[in-house]
Order: sequence, then structure tokens, then C-alpha cells
Amino acid sequence: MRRDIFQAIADPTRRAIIALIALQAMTPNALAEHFDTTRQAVSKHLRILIECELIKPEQQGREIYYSLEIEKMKEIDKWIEQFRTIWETRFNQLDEVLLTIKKQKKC
Amino acid sequence: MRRDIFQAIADPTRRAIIALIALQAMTPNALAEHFDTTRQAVSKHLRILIECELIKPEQQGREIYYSLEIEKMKEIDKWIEQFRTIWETRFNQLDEVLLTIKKQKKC
DNA sequence: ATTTTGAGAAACCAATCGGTTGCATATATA
DNA sequence: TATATATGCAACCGATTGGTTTCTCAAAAT
Repeated sequence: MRRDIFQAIADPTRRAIIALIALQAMTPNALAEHFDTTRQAVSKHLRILIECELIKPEQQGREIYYSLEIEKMKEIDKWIEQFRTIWETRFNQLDEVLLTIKKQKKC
Repeated sequence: MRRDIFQAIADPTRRAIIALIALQAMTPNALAEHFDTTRQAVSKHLRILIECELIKPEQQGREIYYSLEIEKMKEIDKWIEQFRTIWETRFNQLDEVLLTIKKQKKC
């Protein structure tokens, strides 16, 4: 049951849930209406998202509003960071190539 | 067998493989040395990564060098983008709060 | 020509996943 | 107080996952 954030976002339904509650906190029932599954299935996804602290519940009477822990999303961004460095470097290298071609044309 | 990039990076071994070949193209054997599994298990991971076009094989004699398709990694970045907007907005809001406090101190 | 090496494919296995149905519980509402 | 609503939990199920072992094949190396 050791789940991490990457396993959490592997499921398309969970990604959709994350995107929905990023806009505003929502209840399990409200969320379930957006999917072709039972409310219980959505509940299971929510539990997984809570487990890796991507969302947090806020009880309000008999309803529970789930909201996104946006800070946690940064962990994904952090992992991507190392690759961003690479593709930016390659872009700069392409820039240099274009510059070289430009210079050669002038000669 | 419809796999997407998010399922591909869900597995920690696959993330490690991606990080390794991001630095330089590697063979399955060379990769397997970094993990506590068989070469065949690594091969299966490589197949999954190929399926979703995250890596590409380059035959060289009887060896096969796998290299990262860095462009594909941008798809993850693209998904994160929507949340980056949110956390940057919140940061700016915090900035405003701090500015307000500063102004109040001056009065 | 024979042997070693690098790699993929197939068959199998236990564990996990995503879904369901049924039930229990707490809060609103009549 | 009785009923309806919102939610979570447990048990179950078929499909998928990540791993293994065994086998085959092609390309060096001897």
C-alpha cells in the first residue's frame, strides 16, 4: 500500500479528479457525476489521493469537500525539472546551429 | 495494452531508467546492472517505454542502445502547466498580502 | 566452426488495481 | 421520531502488473 504521487496520477480518473478540484473543492457525490462509475469507486480514488497527500478533506455537515494540496503537485514538477534542463540546453544548441548557418550565408 | 506516459512513469524502476538514459544512451545489460532485477525485467520496462515513445532503440552490432525521446517528456510538463498557473497565482497573492502588511507598518 | 554474449519472446505466478455490491453510520429533513 | 441523504468500509472479482525462468536467435569472439 506504499503509494507515491506518480502512481496516484497514473490513473486517468484520478487525474481528472485532481483537475476538477483544482478549480474548486468538491464532494464525492458531485465528483462522481462527472464519471461513468459508482460513487464508491470515486471514493476509493479519493482515498488514494489522500494517502499521498495530494488532496485534503474538509467536513461540512454531512458533506465532505475535497480540495487540492497544490504544493504536493510541485513534487512532479521537481522531477520534471532535470529533463527541462536538458530540453532547454538542446534548444540553445539548435539556436547556435541556426546562428552558424546564418553566419555561413553571409560569407 | 493501451499505455500512456503517466502509467509509464508510475513505476520507480522506469523513472530511474529514464533518468539514466537521459544522461547517455545505454544497453539493457548496462541498465540492469543498476537494479536488483534480471535483465529480462528491465527489457520489459524498456518495451513499455518504447510503446509510449518515451525512448528509442538504436541497434549497434548485437547491442541495442536506448536513448530518451526528450520531446515526449514535455507532455508531462504540459499537464503540470495548468497547476503551475495556480501555484504561481497563489504565490502572487501571498506577495500582495506581504505588501499590504508592509504598507500598514508604515502608517 | 564452435562457443560466448546480448537481447527479445513466451509461459507462468503472486500481488495489486479498479471496479462492483452490500452494509454501517452520521447528519439533515419531514 | 422516522425517513432520506452523504459518505466510508469490507468483501469480492476479473484484469493487469512486475517479476521470474526457460527458450530462441543473431552477432561477436575463440
